[in-house]
Amino acid sequence: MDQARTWDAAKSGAERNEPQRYNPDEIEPRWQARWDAQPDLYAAEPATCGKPKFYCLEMLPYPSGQLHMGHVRNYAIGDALARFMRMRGYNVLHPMGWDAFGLPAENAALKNNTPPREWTLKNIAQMKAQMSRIGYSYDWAGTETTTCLPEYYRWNQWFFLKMVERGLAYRKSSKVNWCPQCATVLANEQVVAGCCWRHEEQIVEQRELEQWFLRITRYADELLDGLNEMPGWPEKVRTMQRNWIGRSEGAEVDFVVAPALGEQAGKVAIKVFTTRIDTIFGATSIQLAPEHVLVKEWAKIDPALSRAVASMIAEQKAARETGDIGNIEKHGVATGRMAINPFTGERLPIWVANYILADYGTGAIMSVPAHDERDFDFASKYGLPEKRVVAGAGEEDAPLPYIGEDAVLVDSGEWTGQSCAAAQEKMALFAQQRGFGKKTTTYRLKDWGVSRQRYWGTPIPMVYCERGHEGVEPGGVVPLPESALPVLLPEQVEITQAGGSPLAWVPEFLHTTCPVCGGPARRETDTMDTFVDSSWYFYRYADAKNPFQPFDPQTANYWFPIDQYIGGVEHAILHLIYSRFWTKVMRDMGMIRNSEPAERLFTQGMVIKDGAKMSKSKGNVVSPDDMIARYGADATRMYALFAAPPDRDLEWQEEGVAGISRFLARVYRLGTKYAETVRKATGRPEAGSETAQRLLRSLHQTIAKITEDFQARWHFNTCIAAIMILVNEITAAEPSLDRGEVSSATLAEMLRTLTLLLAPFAPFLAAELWQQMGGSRQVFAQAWPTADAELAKEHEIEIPVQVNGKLVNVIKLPAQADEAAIKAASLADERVKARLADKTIVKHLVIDKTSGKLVNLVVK
RNA sequence: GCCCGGAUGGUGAAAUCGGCAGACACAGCGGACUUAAAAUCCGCAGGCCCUAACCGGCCGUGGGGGUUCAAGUCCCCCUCCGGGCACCA
Repeated sequence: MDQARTWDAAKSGAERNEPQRYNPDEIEPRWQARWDAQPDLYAAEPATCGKPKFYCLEMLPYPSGQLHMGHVRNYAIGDALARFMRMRGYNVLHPMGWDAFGLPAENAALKNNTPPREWTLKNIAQMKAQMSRIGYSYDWAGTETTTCLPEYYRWNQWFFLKMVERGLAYRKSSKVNWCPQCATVLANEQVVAGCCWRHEEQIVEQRELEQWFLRITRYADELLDGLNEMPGWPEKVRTMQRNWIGRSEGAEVDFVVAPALGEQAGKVAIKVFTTRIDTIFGATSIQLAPEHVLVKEWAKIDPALSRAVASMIAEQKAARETGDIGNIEKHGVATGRMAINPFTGERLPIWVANYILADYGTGAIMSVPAHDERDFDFASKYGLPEKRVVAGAGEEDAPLPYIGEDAVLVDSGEWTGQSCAAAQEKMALFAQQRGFGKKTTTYRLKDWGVSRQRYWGTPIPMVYCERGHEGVEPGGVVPLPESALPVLLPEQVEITQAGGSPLAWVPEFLHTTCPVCGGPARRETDTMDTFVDSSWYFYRYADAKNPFQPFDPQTANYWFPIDQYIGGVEHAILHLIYSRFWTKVMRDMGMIRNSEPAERLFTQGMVIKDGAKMSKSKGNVVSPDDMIARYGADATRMYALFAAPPDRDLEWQEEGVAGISRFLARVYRLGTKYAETVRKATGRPEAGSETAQRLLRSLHQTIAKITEDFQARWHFNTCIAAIMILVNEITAAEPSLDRGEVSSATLAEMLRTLTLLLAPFAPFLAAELWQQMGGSRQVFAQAWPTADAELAKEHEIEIPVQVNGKLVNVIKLPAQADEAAIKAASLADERVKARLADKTIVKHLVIDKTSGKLVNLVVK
């Protein structure tokens, strides 16, 4: 405990008659108890309420058990917005829930022998208590959603069955990312620089496994094109998603392999993918990925090739695992086989090269050294020829490789003279007509692997029929009927770190009957990726208690799209791309009308300390509980909004929190000092005295400023600065107030409005002052104040006068002074005169903008 | 390599449409109150120069150029920092 607090407590006890000492430890829990007793306090109204709707959403937390400062900031932003919009007359939906499945619960189970469910629910209770202590205005009663409970995850299963029906969920064996520490598969999105997203030091291995996939690639084009029509999303996020989807348009062309002795002619063709079919006359070799099927075949009968290929595969694997795939030295080996260029009839040698990736495009390329840098490097190394087939105007002899596309074809048969762009179209079409190719598009985006070999997740509602039945082979996969849902996750399961799902060791779970033939069946023992849970939770919020369906479509259509989504940029790809995918699937199922989940997205900056992200290993973690204990929830959350604009990183400085706390104490002293006067005040505010006029003017300027900064700019830091300025002015006017120079009605207007302005940022203090000042109902249910432009108007304005663009003096004039008067006054100013001596005036500019006036004298 | 951000006092930042750079705070310094300290209140505070002090002058928003009566803000070039993608054919 710091000294200040100890002293404070002692003194406030000794001086019980001095009510103006700010003590958040007393005020905040008192209001918290009141609010907690009404779980529907912040409930949204029905669609029929007639107000415009506003869906304010913050990303749901993983229930680790402890809120961190990033949460506090994220939720302080959302809460200020929700409170503001409520006061502005909107019907606000402000929900909260728990992303409650996931690996940490299993790790905790291993460590302390606590069942994951118990551990998770305990953490939720803890974090909910923290949130309540901070005073966030969530509609707990109406929206709270916990993804690890069957009431929620049964709908994951339901969606999964719908996706199976629609061909959007399928099973295949594939090479997958495997994290040995998680002992499970990772989605591509969960691999960062070759390492696990949860274990930054752990290199991800590649394993071959049977997995469930969701066909997100079916929506690749829509996911990509939609980004162009999302002005409410940050450009950064849209760019990241564009890169991630990685669409590249080009063509596939078949190069027939020249038959070896004893082989039939024209039997085997190599499909290459190229974005530059216009350069095909310049192809001088074909390059295959080491894992290409043909390579495997040829390697069988060619031990030397086999060895070379094996070492390349090992090399690629190692490079991929360390994230160095882009830096490995290019090399390759000739197979001795030839392929025929369908455009020229030329025979090209077929090579295997370590820079060709099996999982992109077709795993085969045509190598055009003259017009591709990588091919050029490779060809130079092995003495393969370069053949120029493209040249820019006046650049016929430009050095190779020549990459430009604003050029025309040369030495390309009948295509010679065509522009690259035209040739790309026409040559692809030609290939298609002749049956040896077509236009095609490839994506970096892969289907979403959702199987996890873990216990603490949603069971996948599929079984394997052991005997088989009509249309299903023995061991074949059968979807469960909807009536079999939910497939409950068994409790009392022993968690092991070994590979494979722990569910496979639970006989009661594993063994079941086939829903079609009634014969014995085994359940799928993998569970779903937790990103499934978070892909649609915000729809459930709109109708969280619905026992019959994931949500009522009509209700969802009222609330969606989300008006404002707020969260960290670290979810720019994973969660935000899956959510968009899920929304489109639900739209196609006819459940909703919107194609995108959120109208606007805001990504707040990180909370840092000593210039680095807070982390246990760096020892720079600031605990929210600690801050609240020292300075109160109001000061803590207000500092999180004041110290930086919300999109920037925020450096946590405890002295700053103390500063906000001092400010709140000043407000409290001011409010309580005049509370009785305010309570008893009657009549209308009036600008009787000069002080009253000045105060009212400041008040209305402040209302205008805060309203504007809040809704148009999201600059909460300047909103709070404006409140501070107002408080400073009222404090400075205290002698006047005490002399009775301002009517009690005017004073009441000042202090009540100040309280309303403070309400979105410091809800506890605002509630307390509002009550002490005799306000009716709760402060957050009040209407947001409106600025009176007339009262806000300045009577006298200050006009800076510049000479040659340099400030010389500031003159004061009545607000209505016209241009002639301003010119005259500026020339009459002594300091200006001094500057003008022996000079000629070239121009005498009077600038008049809404932001203010300015004079500039241009002299020679 | 490509793409997206960012750089302003000792610190966090402000300047919304091209118009007084540094609002509002933090830290600091000086003063009042106090036996003392804390708290609170009042004041000072970008840098340099001139001055005993005032008065005053010059410079200043990562660097260089440009447009303009006027540039932190617009244009061109560059540096550094953060983030994303990357032998993606």
